[in-house]
Amino acid sequence: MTDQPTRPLATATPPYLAGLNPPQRQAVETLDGPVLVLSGAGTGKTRVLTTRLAHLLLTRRASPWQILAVTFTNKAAREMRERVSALLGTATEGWWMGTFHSLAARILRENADLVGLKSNFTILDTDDQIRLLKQLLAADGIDDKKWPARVIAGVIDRWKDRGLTPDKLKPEDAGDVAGGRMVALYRAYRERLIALNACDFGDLLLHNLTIFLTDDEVLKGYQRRFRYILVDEYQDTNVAQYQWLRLLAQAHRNLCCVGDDDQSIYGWRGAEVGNILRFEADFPGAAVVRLEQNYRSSGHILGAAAGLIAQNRGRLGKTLWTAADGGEKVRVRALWDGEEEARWVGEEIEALQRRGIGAGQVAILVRAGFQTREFEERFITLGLPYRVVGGPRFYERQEIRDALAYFRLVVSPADDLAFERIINVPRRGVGTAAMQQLHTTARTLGVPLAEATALLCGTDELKPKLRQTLRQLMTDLARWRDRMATLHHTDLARVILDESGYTAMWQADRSPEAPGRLENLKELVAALADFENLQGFLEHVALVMDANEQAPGDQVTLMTLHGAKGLEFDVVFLPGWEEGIFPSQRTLDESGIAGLEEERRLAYVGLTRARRLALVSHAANRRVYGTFQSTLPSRFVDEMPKAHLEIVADAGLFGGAHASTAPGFGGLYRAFNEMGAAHARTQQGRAAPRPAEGRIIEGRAFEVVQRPRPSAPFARGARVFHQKFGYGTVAVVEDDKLEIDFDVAGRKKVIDSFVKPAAEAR
DNA sequence: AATCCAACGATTTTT
DNA sequence: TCGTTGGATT
Repeated sequence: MTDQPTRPLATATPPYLAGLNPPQRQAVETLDGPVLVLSGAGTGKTRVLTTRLAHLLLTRRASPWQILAVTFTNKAAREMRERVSALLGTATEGWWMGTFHSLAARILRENADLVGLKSNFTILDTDDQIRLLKQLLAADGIDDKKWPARVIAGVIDRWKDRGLTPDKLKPEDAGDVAGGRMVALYRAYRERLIALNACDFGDLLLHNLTIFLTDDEVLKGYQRRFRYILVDEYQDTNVAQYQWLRLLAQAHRNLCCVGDDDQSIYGWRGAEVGNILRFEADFPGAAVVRLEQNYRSSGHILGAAAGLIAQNRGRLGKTLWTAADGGEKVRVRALWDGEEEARWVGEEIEALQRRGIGAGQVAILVRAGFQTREFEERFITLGLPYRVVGGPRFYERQEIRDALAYFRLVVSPADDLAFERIINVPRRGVGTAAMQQLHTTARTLGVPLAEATALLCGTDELKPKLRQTLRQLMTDLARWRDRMATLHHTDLARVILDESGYTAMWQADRSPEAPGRLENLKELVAALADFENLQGFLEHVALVMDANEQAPGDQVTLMTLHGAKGLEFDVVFLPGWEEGIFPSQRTLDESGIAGLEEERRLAYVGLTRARRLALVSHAANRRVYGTFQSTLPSRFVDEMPKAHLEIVADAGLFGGAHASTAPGFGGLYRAFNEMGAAHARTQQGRAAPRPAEGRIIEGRAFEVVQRPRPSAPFARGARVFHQKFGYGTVAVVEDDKLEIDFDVAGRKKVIDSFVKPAAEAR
């Protein structure tokens, strides 16, 4: 930083640069040659990105259409668009700004013929992909029990992530997957996609690479066009994306990549941290700018996060700092079980509200989706408003995909996948047998399914009733197609959904979700208005249709750690920090050290989402798939420097005296771990003992000093439930030991902690 | 073709 | 534990 020449002040600093700190400014103003901007969490990355784009334009280095700005998500692309146009005061028309996939699709539409596609190719989503693979597996006689289509799809996706086309693979590259026929299957799958004039997501990039590598003129054209390239979240790029960028940038090398190796959390879906780690080697002479001043979190939060991430090897290394003061320490709380954890989180949120921190400022970030449930249940009881972010996206919903299939079939009669999807929705009496017949005919004649169906309707090969309904559908399709020319496409969409009987199907449906589905269909039709025609809509829908995110009102946000990347909240709860859950055992098993480091980065992402307060918690007993297991605190708890932590041990597992007199909390945690391990061995698969008043569990460290239950839990005659023995009636009470007459199992002696009051058991 | 039960198996997610 | 899925049954 010191060797940076003082800038001559010949011209006044433009106002849009004035508010930047020196490294930010360097990241904005280093326009030529490769630049890597290492932007730590909360260091103003988006601001740098957008200012850089504006700067390129305002210094007349490039016109909008000469700049390629790439993001991963539509949300990020939209945000970039909005902020650039706000900065410039003009709409961002003509900009090549979008996701890898949407930009690649755009390029592919311009050159589709070079890879055997037509420019109106359809983009298949995961659902279509799986269904197609199922067909291929069946045709190949591969047992889809042993090799489920989604596993096969996963293998193909990972190959595509790495830029591997079938010709780059040897048959043995897949080991015994699909009985050694995996590569052949991959080849067949790609051929089938071409025949269907379709692409899956991975193909968009892969076809681009093929075009760039086989047609030098086309590549040179794009290289000339995109004089400046900007990439967001570079740590998330996969090999194919890296190759794509490198090919586009290799002539002028004006490539600016922004990212944070410490926030790389998508390795499992093909992202290569190596891309960002290798940047300087890949692009010799690259300028590397570190954004290290954090504007988001208080000192203790940053200190805890920094100490944690410092445990990782193989990082480029950044030292986040803040001008803000320490603020509140990261609170670490041990709890008995998940239920108590949820109760505690609820209480804390209510306490925060009394301090004036609204629910909308609070997030609970979990490792996996299922962990939200306990919190939801608790919040419902409390009447605490919350929202769960994640879950099925708008365009993934059944009714939306059905409707889209109708539109697709109207626009492209040869779309077999769309045909198969809607041929019997609503029910038209087309079962497996009829479908078989249609397939056979289509294959023999070498025509699409819709055409084969129309032909069959003209013969007497179909049962009269079936022929009638199919003929009806075929004439309907033809009529809708005709009306494309005259009718406005939103009206046409409505007509299609009504006349096909699709709307009626949901109107007749009595299930509780039916009204919502009709509502979604309305929304879909409304969304059509933003496009010129049905075709234009379909071309974009697969790539850019977002979930209809409800405005985050004054609700607690529940989401996964992955989902939280890029967001921030005043207060962040990080529950479930237990070995096996976080870090996830499965990741550890599958990916070893690399997996552990990615989990650690995930913890880092979680902590750095918090502006004012982060609260980490772990439970000693966790219900996993129905059975309670004793759990150990996550190693990540130990890895946070104690100076930044406040161990809250007043209630629950640790007597206050222990926590305060213990030489160091790490020591206590280790002791806890060892005892917990012993505990785990004895508790496997049994019901969790509930903490009862003053009871001692496995040694003094676990003395329970608080949370006495309001009244003695079990009296003679009480109805209780036992995990193993079922329902029963308490016959004898002696301290913590009970004798219970079980309805089925007879009289047994049990420890009171193994039974629940019957009412609570449901 | 619809419905019912047993078996299964269960991260993280975008496009 | 619980939701999904596929086979079997009607």
